[in-house]
Amino acid sequence: MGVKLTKEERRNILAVGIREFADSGFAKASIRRIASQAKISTGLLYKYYEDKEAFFSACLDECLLSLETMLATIIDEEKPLLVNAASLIQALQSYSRTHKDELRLYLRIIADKDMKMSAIKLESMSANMYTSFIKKAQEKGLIRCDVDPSYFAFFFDNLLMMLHFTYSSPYLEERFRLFCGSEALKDDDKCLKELLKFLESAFTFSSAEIKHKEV
Amino acid sequence: MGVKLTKEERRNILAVGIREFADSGFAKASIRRIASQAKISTGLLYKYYEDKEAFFSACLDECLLSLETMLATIIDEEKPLLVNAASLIQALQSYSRTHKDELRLYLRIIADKDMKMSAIKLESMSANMYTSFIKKAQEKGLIRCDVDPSYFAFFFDNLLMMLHFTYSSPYLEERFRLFCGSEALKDDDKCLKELLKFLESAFTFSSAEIKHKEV
Amino acid sequence: MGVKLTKEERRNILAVGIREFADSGFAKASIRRIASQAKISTGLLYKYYEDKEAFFSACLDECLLSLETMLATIIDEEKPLLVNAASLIQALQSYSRTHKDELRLYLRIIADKDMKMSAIKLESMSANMYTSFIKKAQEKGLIRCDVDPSYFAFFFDNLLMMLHFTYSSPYLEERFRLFCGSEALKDDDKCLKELLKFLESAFTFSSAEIKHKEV
Amino acid sequence: MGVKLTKEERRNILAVGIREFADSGFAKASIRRIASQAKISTGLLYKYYEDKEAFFSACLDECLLSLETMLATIIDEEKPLLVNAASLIQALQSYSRTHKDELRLYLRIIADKDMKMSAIKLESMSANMYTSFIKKAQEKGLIRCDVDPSYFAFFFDNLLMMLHFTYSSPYLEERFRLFCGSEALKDDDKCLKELLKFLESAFTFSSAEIKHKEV
DNA sequence: AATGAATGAGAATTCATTCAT
DNA sequence: TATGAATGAATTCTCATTCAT
Repeated sequence: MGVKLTKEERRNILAVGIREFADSGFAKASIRRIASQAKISTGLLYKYYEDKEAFFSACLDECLLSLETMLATIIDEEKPLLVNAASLIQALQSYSRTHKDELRLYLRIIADKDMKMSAIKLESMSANMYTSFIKKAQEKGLIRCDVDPSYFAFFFDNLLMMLHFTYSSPYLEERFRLFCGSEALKDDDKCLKELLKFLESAFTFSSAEIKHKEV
Repeated sequence: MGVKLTKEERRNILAVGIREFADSGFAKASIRRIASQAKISTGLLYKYYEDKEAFFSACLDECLLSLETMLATIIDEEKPLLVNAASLIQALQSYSRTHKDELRLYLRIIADKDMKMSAIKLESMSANMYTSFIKKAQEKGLIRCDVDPSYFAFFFDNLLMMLHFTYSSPYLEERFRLFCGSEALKDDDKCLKELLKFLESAFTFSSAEIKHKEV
Repeated sequence: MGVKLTKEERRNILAVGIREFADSGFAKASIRRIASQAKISTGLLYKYYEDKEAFFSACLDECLLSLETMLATIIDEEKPLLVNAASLIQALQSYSRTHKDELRLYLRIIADKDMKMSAIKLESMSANMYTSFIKKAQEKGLIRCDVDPSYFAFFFDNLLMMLHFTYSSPYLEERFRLFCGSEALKDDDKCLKELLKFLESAFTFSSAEIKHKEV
Repeated sequence: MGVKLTKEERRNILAVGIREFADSGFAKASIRRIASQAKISTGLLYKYYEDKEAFFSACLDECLLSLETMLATIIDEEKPLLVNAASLIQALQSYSRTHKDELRLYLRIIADKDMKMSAIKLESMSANMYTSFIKKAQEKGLIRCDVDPSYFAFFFDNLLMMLHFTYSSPYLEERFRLFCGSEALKDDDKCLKELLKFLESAFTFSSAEIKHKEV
């Protein structure tokens, strides 16, 4: 007693909070339950965080920091888009297994009417990075030139995001099984390969070459 | 449950419920507020629905029915995939404008730990339809053969789903603007065209043709 | 169950509230304790009163109404000031015995930084009445003319008010005993007579008659 | 209790306490806030004062000491009652301006159910002094003889006390304005003169002289 | 069948008080 | 001696749910 919380303890409190918020949503999450699960008193939690809202924000920031850190180590601007995509997908698959709570929390923000702007920082990073990647590839003649790089970056990110969610939401897991078979969730490699194929052709085909085909 | 109430009255109650649940989330939504807005007594609402959960389910079913009805009128199995995709995207764009509440409600169940089985029916329908489409196209030699049709159906549906969500979540709206510019939400046509290009090449390219290219 | 509170029940709740607020002050008074003492649920109390503040206001209004009603029946504008004073003092003495809580509550408002303006209505009534009484008596030559009627009305009311408080505050009761003997509180008649003497000479002496006396 | 703290520090802590208690009342006053404003730790405050109640008592004693000291310097037993009254009223008026907090605190104990015995000492002093004054004046034939000196001392003190409170309670300030005009609080001299007139005649008239008059 | 008054458990939040350092 | 982190009971207030009418 009488010593400030260690970083370890603080982390633990946030982890418990993330789980509770992901499980129950902001409104139903109970600060008392969080405190008791983190083995501290409610009063102490209020020493460190002004109110429920502030604590929620802190949980959110923790999630985003964790995700951001992970992404930052993956991307290598020197390598081609699809190589980065492959790394991203793999990282994402393993990250999803261990950070389900964080990802479900992320999903909740999206469903909220009043968006938490703090979360948007992350997207901004991805948006710029992907778009500039695609532009460079277009300049080198590596991918089709008749597309708007920002839209393709957007679609690319959408696919990654859905993958993310798929690995974290029970509902989307079930949906994945419905589409790709009951073992789909266990075969990360298959998913990786098929998604790479999808992206590869999406990026490289020139619309001129297919204009007379019926698809 | 479900006795003696005209269809009109029932619809009205559900519409009020959908609005409240989408606005406030399950936990914060108030049954008393819903009853009073629907101009019935809380007691009566409990005569028709076991509890809050059951009423929420009924609201959800109403949403899904509405979405399903819309989709069913769009898809024409005789027409090629991309033509259907174009119709779907357009329908989705206009539906999103008028049914934001319903779509946000849909988003919420995805974030939930306990999946609502009723919602999964919808996905099943799409999964089978898209997969069979792609298979047929492969048989006709219209699209690349080295891909698993169910995965491609899955990625295709993922892209549509994200579009759906983008038009209904303030957070994702902002993200869309971040990627594609502040006017992106107003230019449905641009989005339609770019997404079609993305899909078109994703489906038609043969990996054999690119195996020596660096992307 | 299911029928609105009767007036009787409502009165009882307010009486319990008045007691609690008088005993503990606004901040320490407990709504839960009030509800339980009034044998209703806390929720029900909140059905009838928006919040603690609103309930406190209602209690206050009840007190003032009660006091006002009492005063209104006492005062007879046709009779001379001291006759009315005698009646007021007697009424006040007996009222104090049965309404200690209300009077203590009244004392609390006075101690508060943020005055409750609703209480001031009562004073306004007294102020005008007493002042006009004194003016009329001056015109008839019954009382000294070199005084400001509103100040004398004020001092008159101050004396009555202190009497009021003396009968309701344990502290002031003790102080009364200290001044006038341990039996003072039991001899209402003695107090009445002495106060009337005090008032009588206060009002009737002409300063001209004493200007050369040393008092 | 009460060890090792310079008088200066002690005074400061009590002054902070008096302000907080007068502002917020006993229940709402926060010991932590007091400690932090006095720039000591809460733990230390508890070293010197058993609990909140004990600290409140100490604040109260400080107030009373201050009031007592002031009164002691004013009263001169050699001078006549009304001269002392005049001095008292003036001292009180100026004291009220600079010690509002202390006076409001004093008002609070009066409203309390459980009388603080320490406060009663002060009254005892006044009671004896005023009563003996009046007795002496009666013996000298200076004031009417048909009155009980202790009751008249009591009424006299009541008037001073109400003046006291009037200058310290926002509620009573407003009441004063209601009776005597919006500028009443700014004209201390007028109030002094009118109150002296009131007291003067109250004390000097002989009831024998008015027995046939209608007042 | 329909009402809405009534319940009471549970929420967030605040502090007086303790006690390891 | 002095600190202030930690406690946890108590507060106000909100609803889902029940049930007498």
